[in-house]
Amino acid sequence: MTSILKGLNDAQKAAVLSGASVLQVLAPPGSGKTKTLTTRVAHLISDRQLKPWNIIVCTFTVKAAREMKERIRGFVGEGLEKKLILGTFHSIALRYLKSYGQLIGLDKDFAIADTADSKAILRRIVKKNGFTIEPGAALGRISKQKAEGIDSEQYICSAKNIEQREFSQIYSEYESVLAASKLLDYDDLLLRCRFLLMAHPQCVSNVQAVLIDEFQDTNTIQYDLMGLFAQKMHHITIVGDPDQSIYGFRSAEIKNLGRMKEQWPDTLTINLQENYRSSGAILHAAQKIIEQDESRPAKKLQATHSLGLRPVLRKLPTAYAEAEWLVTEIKRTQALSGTMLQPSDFAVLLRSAALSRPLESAMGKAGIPYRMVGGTKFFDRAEVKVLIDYLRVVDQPQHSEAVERIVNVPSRKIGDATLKGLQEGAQKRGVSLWRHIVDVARRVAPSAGGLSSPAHKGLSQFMNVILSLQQKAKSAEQVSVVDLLNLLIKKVGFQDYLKTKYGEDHETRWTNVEELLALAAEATSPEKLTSLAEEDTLPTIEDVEQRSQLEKQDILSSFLANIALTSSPDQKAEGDIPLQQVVISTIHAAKGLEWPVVFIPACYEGSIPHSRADDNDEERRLLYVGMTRAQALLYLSCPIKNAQKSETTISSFLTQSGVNAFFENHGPSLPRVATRDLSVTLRRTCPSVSEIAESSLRLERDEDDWWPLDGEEKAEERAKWDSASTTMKAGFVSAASRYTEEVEKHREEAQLRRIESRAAGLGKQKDPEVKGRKRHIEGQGSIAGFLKRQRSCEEVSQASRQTSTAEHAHDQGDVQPLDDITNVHQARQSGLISPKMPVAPLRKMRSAPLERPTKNGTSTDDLYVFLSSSPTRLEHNDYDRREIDAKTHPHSLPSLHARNCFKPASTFHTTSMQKIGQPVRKTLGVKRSMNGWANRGHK
DNA sequence: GTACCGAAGATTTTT
DNA sequence: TCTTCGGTAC
Repeated sequence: MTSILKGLNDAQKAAVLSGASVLQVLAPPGSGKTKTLTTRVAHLISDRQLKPWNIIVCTFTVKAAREMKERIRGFVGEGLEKKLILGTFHSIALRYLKSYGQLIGLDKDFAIADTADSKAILRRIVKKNGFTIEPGAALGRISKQKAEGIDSEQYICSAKNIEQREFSQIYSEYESVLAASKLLDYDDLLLRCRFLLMAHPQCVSNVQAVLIDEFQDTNTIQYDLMGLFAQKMHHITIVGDPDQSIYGFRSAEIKNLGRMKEQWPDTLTINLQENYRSSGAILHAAQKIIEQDESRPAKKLQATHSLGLRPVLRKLPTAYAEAEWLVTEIKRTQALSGTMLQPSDFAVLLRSAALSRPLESAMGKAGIPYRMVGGTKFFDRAEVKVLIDYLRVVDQPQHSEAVERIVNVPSRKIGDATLKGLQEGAQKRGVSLWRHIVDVARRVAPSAGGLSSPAHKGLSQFMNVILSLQQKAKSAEQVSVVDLLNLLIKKVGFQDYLKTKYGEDHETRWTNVEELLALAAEATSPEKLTSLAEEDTLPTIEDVEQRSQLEKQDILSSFLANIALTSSPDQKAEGDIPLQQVVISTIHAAKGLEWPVVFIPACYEGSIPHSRADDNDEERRLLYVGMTRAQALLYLSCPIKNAQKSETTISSFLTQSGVNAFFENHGPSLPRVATRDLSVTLRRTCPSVSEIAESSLRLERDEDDWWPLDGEEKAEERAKWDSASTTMKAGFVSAASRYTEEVEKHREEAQLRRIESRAAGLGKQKDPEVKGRKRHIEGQGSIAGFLKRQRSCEEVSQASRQTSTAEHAHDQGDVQPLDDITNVHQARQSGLISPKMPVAPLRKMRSAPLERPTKNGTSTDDLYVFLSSSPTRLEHNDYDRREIDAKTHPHSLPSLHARNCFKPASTFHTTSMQKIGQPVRKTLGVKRSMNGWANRGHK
């Protein structure tokens, strides 16, 4: 009993062990929400003897469901966790409908309409009636009605004005099209399930406990479902956080928390308050943002980590510069942390997926492996979607939307007019589009206005493809989705089609097809099917007839249903090599996750808060959710000009008074003390001085001082872009000219500082927006100083003592003229630097004043290198090298990865993403658009 | 009527 | 970058 409680704090323990029948756990970011919920499940099973198959656990995203399952498996052991009824609301609803749908007259062979289907249906309805509403908007509105439980007939009754009557017509026509195609849309899954459970409570008579994750995201129907699942025992546990409610657009009702208390007055509420994820400084900043919402009840959030480094709010000239800056910051922090940070420790979180473009090209160019989460879904890519649509038609020919999309792909001389004629003909005869096509092709039914002979031929071809696939699907002993796909690809000449349609790009497209094949193979492998059958099967309940699960021909339809409900395939590491990739994700998709370093770019009005959003508070919560994903380092940034080159205004959430005090205006210096602090926050081993030295070797600059702090374009940069000849990263110049530049710079800076320090007086903080030398970063030692100042209340560790030494030395260093710093040996002789101190070991020319020595340095004299002619190249091709090393020394991988990612951009000019990407599954979720940046210069 | 071409416009968030 | 639209050739 005690073993599962290990590592939980008192509040978490109370939540896990609570005997309350209805329990609310309010859990702010990083407070161990999932841990608490999973532990409670384990507790219910092992201590309270509940059977797993009588427990329902609901999540909102597939990812969360997966993670939950993983964690529970760790507790209750392999096998048992599969018996839980665990999944997203939608997938659980689907399970019930598949098993008991017949009780409410639902045919077994329904399929799920995805967004594309719904929009296509609506587009047709709108067009047919000559309405003007946008299909997407209509869908949103319908979804909203459905989420509130208002069906089309109810809506008609309440429709008052013309506009509403118009919409009610669209709504009801939409419903009848769905019915004719035997389709349920996402909302229908929930609605029908609610109907089923209301009418037939015996279906859930076995359920002893219901647990809901992210409860703040439930809509009305989901709330009802929760109650219905638990209608026998009323044993409900929810975890949630009103501050993280970001699905209002999906009709999530924060009010459900209150509603729950009303419905079950003895609801017990437990507040988790301790944050185990983020550093104090990050937490304070996030708190500052969320507190701008005045309607929100004050809430405590206790940091358990030290203060750490202050988050960054950085201004940059353009979205492209922002992307480049972001990449250099990744490289810089990675190097200065001595490879303690791996690519997978970084995440870039976006308000909208479309913002990823500049980032992807910058990362591609810099050779940073990345993975895009969200955005265009794998299954939504044109080439994949076509194949999926074929399968859907094979599985369910009534699916007219799918038929419509593929009937002329590849081109079969069936154009808009022919298609329209066919649709009308089908409607007139009251049969499905597919049925009509078959009859027309066989000349059983007349086609409207006759059919041109090429069109007729094309139609027959199409029919034959589908028919032969159907035949194969039915005849084969064991239906193999892979075989079906292969046959399909062959029959329609899909590879040739891709070649003609996409030209040079066709290889990438084909890789996606191969990916789909691999995916299908995996998803329908015998082992997977067995475990799927096990997981998807609901427990048998006496006296309730259950439809048999997963018959032979159901493999295809369950494969398709899974696709509709997951939208992106499993991301698994291949073998024992973990995915070492920077994650680019939408904030929404990042919910519940955490990373050591988080970037949130494009923090401007119109992006966050989004121009289309109608709830500003939700947008603020979104920013809050994004910020609280960060463990140790958090960067917000804002380009002064967005990707469309129009001026931006920095997000209103970040311009409120007092906010600035929580942010640094440039990336942190990373002296060793800071690195040590990071290692503590991340619970990792602090890298040694020599590790840092080695990893910093190829770093161009070790401070975030390349772009001016006010976001203005650099003068020389502008010039380069104007000439349009440079695609190379600015700053890549010969050692000689670089030297001159640096000398010049240091001279100016040193002089400026002397003047300023005289003018400003001792110790007084200077105005950061100094005119003139924009590039100069104010207060290089400020992080260290900040640490010292803020941590005084905390235990004074060795680290903070060092901080003060470092800071002290730094203050002196700031006014050192260049000559004193460049010639180390001289400085050393003069007694300024002790011979044992690791002054900038192994670094090239520095752009910033030298790091001051620390007392316990251990490096030797040979480590000093001040100017190297050019970035050192590795002897072998990196790719090969990595392959070899990965095989022979799997454990040395981290540093190798890091090294690979730290090569200067120049050596990557001829390297493509394929080479640096992951060994297998190269394309999954990774857009490989490498030319975005290159195109820029030619404009 | 269909295919193809170039130009112009649009791009929230998820199941 | 991807999609849609309008015009033109077959």
